[in-house]
Amino acid sequence: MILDANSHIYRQVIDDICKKAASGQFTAGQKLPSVRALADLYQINPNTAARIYREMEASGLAFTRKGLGTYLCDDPEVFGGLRSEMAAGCISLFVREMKDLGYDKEEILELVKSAL
Amino acid sequence: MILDANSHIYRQVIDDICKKAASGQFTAGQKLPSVRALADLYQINPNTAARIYREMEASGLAFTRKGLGTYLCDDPEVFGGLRSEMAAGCISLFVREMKDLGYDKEEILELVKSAL
Amino acid sequence: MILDANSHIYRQVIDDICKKAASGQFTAGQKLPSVRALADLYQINPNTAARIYREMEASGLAFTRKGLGTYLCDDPEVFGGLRSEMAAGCISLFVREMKDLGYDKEEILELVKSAL
Amino acid sequence: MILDANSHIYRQVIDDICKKAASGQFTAGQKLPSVRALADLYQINPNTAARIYREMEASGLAFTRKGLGTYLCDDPEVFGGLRSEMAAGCISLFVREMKDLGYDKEEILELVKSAL
DNA sequence: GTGGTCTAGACCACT
DNA sequence: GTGGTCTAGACCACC
Repeated sequence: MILDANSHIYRQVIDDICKKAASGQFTAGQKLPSVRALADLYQINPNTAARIYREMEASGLAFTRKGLGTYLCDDPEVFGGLRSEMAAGCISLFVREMKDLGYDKEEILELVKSAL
Repeated sequence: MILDANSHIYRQVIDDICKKAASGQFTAGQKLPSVRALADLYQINPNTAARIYREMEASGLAFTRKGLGTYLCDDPEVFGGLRSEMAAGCISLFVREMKDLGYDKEEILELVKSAL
Repeated sequence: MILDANSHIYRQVIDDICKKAASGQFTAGQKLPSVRALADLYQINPNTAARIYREMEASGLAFTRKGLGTYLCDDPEVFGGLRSEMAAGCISLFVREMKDLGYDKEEILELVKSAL
Repeated sequence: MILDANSHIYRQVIDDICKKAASGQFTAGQKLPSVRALADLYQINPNTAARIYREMEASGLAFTRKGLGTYLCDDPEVFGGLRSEMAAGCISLFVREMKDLGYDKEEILELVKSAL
């Protein structure tokens, strides 16, 4: 089992925003929700929301225009490989968990089929 | 999106122990590892390991025999439906995430197949 | 006149720590005050103190050992040119301000002499 | 070290205006730039410029004639000792900082000379 | 004891 | 309206 010490709120929200960018719900350069709207959207503290944008800016995922708002990075490259990368992580986690619970390949496939 | 406020280390370990009980690796009433062994097993701090048993005891999942150790709850009922329940949660989370990333049913099945 | 939008508390304290490192009061790799001690020392909020170390770590000036404390960067290079650099900034700011107040070279020199 | 909690933009501009009054660039009772001109002069937001005059009026440094503009306080006393006072502050700050950086009297004098 | 995160709410500067 | 900083105090994990 892998303990995830990085599963803090601000990390989870950043991941979610990345997911939205990867899936095309957000497009490169687009305006993100305001700090206060983000806080409302995820039911978190405005301060935590501000930190999310600060970290995204620090890591080049977003940029900020004072008084205007925070925007997703302009460069489409940045979000390019993100989708398949996130999917791969999703799948490997899922398969590992199911095997830990004692399900074999056929059962897993069957259960996924019936869930779709 | 659902923020996982329960993603602390000690919660993750409790979940993992439940998973082991659900999958039959642990059986009702069996002795659990000592606090030290648990700390060693998950590479966590002994303080945190101690807290894990404290919480499990408080929520009725385990009980302690002074000087002997901590044991999983005797009642098989408690861990009865756990396996399929956890699997269902696993699957629905996985499917939701993949759909959020924009994959359709065929793609998901294909990707799971190739991952197995 | 130059407006300094960066003169926030956390910036001022970082500068002060750099000054201490530059002047040899702090040496490369040494332990810094704990977050709480720093808060006490500068009469600031522990949260702000934590941010100071977070920023210093992000910019490579310090590193952190969980449960042990925060330490100045090991590399003496980092604090090498800092002293003369900070002195130059100090002097040019001082001279500019004095000239703005209408003092000429001789007066400035005389005033500095009598202040020493 | 003394943290400068007064380092907001509007405080910095007020200080600069005082410096101009102290150095004789502004004289007691003279008309100050309009809010718009002030914003333009310091490259700040008009809201911030308006606040500057509001604060100066509140602290007796200036007064406003409706429809005419804002004027420096009439009383020459107010700006009397300001020049030498500000110079003294400037110098003592500079000397302290240089000494903190580990420079001795001769070095400081030498550096000031070469900067002039 | 150590640092890190989160919440709550206030003030500042900019559009 | 926008983001940014600061204060206050709580909880978590690690040594």
